[in-house]
Amino acid sequence: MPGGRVTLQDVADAAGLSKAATSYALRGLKSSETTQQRVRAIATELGFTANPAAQALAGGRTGLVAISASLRDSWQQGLVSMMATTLRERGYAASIADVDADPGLEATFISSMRGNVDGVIALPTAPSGQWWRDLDSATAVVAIGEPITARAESTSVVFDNVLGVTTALNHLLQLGHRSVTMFSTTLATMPSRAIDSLASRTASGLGLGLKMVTVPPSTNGARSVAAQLFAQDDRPTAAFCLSDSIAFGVYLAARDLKLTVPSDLSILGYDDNELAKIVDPPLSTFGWDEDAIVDATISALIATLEAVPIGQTRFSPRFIERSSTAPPPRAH
Amino acid sequence: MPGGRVTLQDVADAAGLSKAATSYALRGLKSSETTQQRVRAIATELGFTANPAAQALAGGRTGLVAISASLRDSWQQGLVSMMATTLRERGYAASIADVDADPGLEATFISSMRGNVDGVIALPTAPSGQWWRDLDSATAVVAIGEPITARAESTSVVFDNVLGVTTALNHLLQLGHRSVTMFSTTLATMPSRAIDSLASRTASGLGLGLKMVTVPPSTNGARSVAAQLFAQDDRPTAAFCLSDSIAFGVYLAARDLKLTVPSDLSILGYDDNELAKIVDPPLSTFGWDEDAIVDATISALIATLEAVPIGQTRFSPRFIERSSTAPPPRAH
DNA sequence: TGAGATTAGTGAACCGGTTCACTAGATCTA
DNA sequence: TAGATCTAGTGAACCGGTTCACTAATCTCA
Repeated sequence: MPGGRVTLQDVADAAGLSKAATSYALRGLKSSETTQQRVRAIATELGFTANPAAQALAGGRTGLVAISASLRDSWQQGLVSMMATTLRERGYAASIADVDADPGLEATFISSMRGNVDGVIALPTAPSGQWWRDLDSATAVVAIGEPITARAESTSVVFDNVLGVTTALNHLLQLGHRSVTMFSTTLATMPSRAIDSLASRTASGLGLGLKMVTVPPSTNGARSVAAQLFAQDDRPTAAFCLSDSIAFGVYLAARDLKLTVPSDLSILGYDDNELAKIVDPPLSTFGWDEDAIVDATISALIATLEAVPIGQTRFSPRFIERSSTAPPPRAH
Repeated sequence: MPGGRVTLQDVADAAGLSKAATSYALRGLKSSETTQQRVRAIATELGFTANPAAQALAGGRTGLVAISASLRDSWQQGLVSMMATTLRERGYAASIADVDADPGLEATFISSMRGNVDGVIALPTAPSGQWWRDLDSATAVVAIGEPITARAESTSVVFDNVLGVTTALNHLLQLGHRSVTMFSTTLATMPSRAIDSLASRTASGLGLGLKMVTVPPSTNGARSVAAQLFAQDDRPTAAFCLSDSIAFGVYLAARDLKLTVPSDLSILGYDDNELAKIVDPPLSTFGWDEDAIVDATISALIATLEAVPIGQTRFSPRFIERSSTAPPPRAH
């Protein structure tokens, strides 16, 4: 409700100092303890808050971090909101863009940010993306999920999806499954293209019949594709879904076809959605330590901002066994 | 990769104009068509993008809109990401804060924004909140879900929860239910306190035995409270949950106690979560036209920014009947 | 045709901070 | 005690746009 905004000059006047001295004092630079305390007291009393635009213009830093993600994916959504909170606690504001798994949008957004933010955190849409190409080298960049290899000064937080996939396939194999379909989508934590060759190599190494299917990134999309697939004669005995929402679609498809989970069909998810334990039967899936991931990401970003790039941090999923897998039905 | 940033001065030099003329031309002011096109062409060729900090400082507008919401609620989360996208299309960046249903956080965040953003969109945590008190009258404010009454120049997008509640209670009544428990939480679309008196009045008008229960805002929290409640002798024949995630918790509680939905217990949700149709049996709930809500919100905000406040827009939920309600079991 | 209105364009001031080059005084050191 | 070093503080320039007051040229219409 107070009329005009309180500026640094007002504080300086009240303190009987120059603008410069006041600025230094507020930041704990070039001034005695007593002065600093006095100036701070006056500033709070007057209700002074620095104008971020002026700070950005003069200081060359914006205090803004851009986050690019696909919020339709609930796992990413959760991560993003945690990161926004953590950033705020550390004195940064987050500008979040929903790029909706579209590499074009991602590139547009990120390049529109060049020079306007201190840092960029991206949950890349595609492993091959070159989205960081346009960025100033002054901008700190952290990629989550896919390493940036071509940019020496950058930092990545990578997920050990290889471990996840091999664990999943091994689990199914040991239950006796020999015919597995893997459902992936562009919106999953683990982009399909990255994982294809790996999975098929692993599978053939294990003597497992593996089919790969890409589905639309919605539960209903997955449902219809899966239903069509399961209606055929050679339907698999197990489905490994690269995100839990896909898995939910597969549950629906199974219900549509009157297949019982897990006795007729085993289902495995990925990312441990809040609802994974709620569906019937509770879904076995893979979970992450989101707190640690967020913490590592923000720490890496801030380290990079301070010109101490941190390199790579790696996280592994842990298998959460519930009740959606079982041995395959006896041969038909 | 290009070295320094391209400034307005560079464009002006290339065009043989003054900085002022260039600035006007780029914004389509005070200049001929031909000049405008020429300057724009040069600007794009040089890769010029205005420095937002400088624009904010000089122009008095920041191009930034703050959004305060509780992202743990998936319905709010969806709304927020849609709003962020729409804002971006309209030339604004969104700064999102997760206030996690905490009125204190909400107040802190919003007052920290004073003078630094052009507008604020809030999904208020509490109907009684005075969060907008600290804001400049120059800041455009749109409240979603709860009207701001004390601020003449502000705009609200309100939800007709009265209609939702009466529809729900009527539906249960007509099925024959006489004993209903209503589960609410601070994180629901419809804050509990606002609805309490209304609901009980409605219920008693209808001759319905209504009990109100407040549960923690997580599926698991709802589960344990509900399980305890249902274990008692006088358990209700129907549960009306003010958010779908609560309803999922009630499903779990029912399963824990070997109650069949809907024959032993009818369940009604609110907000039409993506998974409402996936649980078994599919959950009857209330849905909103999110696109229209987002559109109305952003339009209202932009109108307010242009000093044409729009007043109130009201949205009504639509009842989506699926299979989670049925007549109550015959008297025990 | 000539006074008044419009239009295109100019230079300088300004927004609110940060930083640089510099100074006066206090402290240290040989 | 003289000179070097350190500290707290100063004024001015600067970041990169926008806006204001003003000029010169063109247009309008009695």
